[in-house]
Amino acid sequence: MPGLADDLRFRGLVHQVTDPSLLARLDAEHLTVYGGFDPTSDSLHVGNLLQLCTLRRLQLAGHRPIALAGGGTGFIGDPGGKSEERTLLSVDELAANVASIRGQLVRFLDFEAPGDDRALLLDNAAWLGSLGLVDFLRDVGKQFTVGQMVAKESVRSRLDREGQGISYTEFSYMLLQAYDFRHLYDEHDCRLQIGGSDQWGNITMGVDLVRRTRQAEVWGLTSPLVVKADGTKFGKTETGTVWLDAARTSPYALYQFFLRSEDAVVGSYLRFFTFLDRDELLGLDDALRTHPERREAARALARAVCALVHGQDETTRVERAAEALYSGRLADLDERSLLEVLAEAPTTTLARDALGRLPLVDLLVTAGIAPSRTRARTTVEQGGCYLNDRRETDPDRCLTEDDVLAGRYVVVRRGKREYHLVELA
RNA sequence: GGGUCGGUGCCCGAGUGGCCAAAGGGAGCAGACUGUAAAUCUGCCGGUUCUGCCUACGGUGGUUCGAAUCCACCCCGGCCCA
Repeated sequence: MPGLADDLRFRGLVHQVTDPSLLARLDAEHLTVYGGFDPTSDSLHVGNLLQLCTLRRLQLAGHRPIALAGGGTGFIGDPGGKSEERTLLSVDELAANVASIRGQLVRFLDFEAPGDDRALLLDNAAWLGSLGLVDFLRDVGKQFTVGQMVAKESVRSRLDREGQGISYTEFSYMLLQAYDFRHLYDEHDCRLQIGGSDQWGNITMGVDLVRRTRQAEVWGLTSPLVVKADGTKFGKTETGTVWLDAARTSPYALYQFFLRSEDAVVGSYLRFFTFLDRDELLGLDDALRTHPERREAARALARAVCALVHGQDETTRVERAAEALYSGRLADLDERSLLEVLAEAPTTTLARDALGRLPLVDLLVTAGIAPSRTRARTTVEQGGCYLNDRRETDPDRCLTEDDVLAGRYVVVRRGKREYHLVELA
């Protein structure tokens, strides 16, 4: 445990704490800590990464982490961060999501550890589901005034926004989260809740509730919001959310996502999402400063995160593929290497008689590379379409025998890095 | 329940009878420059069998030669009142 506080501070993971004594305490005594996850999907995404890593850090330092799936609160929806009222999910959907997320958490937390640092996975549906409204209002609702609830940033932002409102349901969310904290305190002696800075308001509600109704001191710790260099939300790309589920976001795509991080944020991402030690981090800072074009820091980041999420073997594979794509002549690769390199790329199978009669525009559409023929056409005309790494600017040109690699493959690329493999049956 | 303001393309937001597939901004896509970075610049940015046609301005119906724009009803939201 000693050194944990320093490490958290060095990494810039401490945004706010409910009490300054907490950090010293983290170094001195064993605590049970919880962080919540919204099961609004069946997979976690890179937006959950910081929370996951922080819990892992705490566990590695000897504390017991509790990953709390919000099967019950997910039923309600957290007003924070959301610009509008959330669509409610069904019980079945939520339960299925929680089950699926379970499988991802084991990569970060050790649920088998023998000691008091063994991680727990709980679902608040277990206790919120059977919570009676009247009891809840008497017991919890009574502890808070509407004034302080309305004053919370998460509520304020929704109220201030013209054309938006907040339903009573979402307004109640913070009380449920407070209840969670107290429940975990009662049942598991959980005394710390961590979360993103947007969770501050919810966390302090829990701290207050435990203090008032249990006369006990518990704490909250928030991490800074992870943002991109331009200050916008981290974790979304043009294509959408970057998932931790390999079926949704390929390991290759995940690796590339981190590899392409802006210089301005690599340093902090390395601190947030990797378990490299202080010297390694400072070394990478230095590498970035003196030889940015080598992109050592970004590579280390991509490698570390990919390995954490998908394992070392996948990472090695993915790195080899990236190397081949960005350095080599595709046409020189033999079939095996070609497939290896493009294993992560979307693949489309085409009938062989397409040769000579399938115009580029249609190829792009059938392969799902372009959303419509119009878009396909402009992409090609603007010089954004490549066949086997050679630019093609005639949208009506047809595939020919000469375009075929290794007897049956055509590599179609859109833009700088959007690869697709077309296979002739 | 009453009053009032509003619901426009991925988002924000102009438009208030024809010149509107709809200004402007953002996002996105492509290109140039680079380091698979950032910034900057350029082009594109509903669909299509493309000087046309189809779909689109909350929904339905109506007025009109013609509607995102006018009318009626309905649905949804904000604010104020009860």
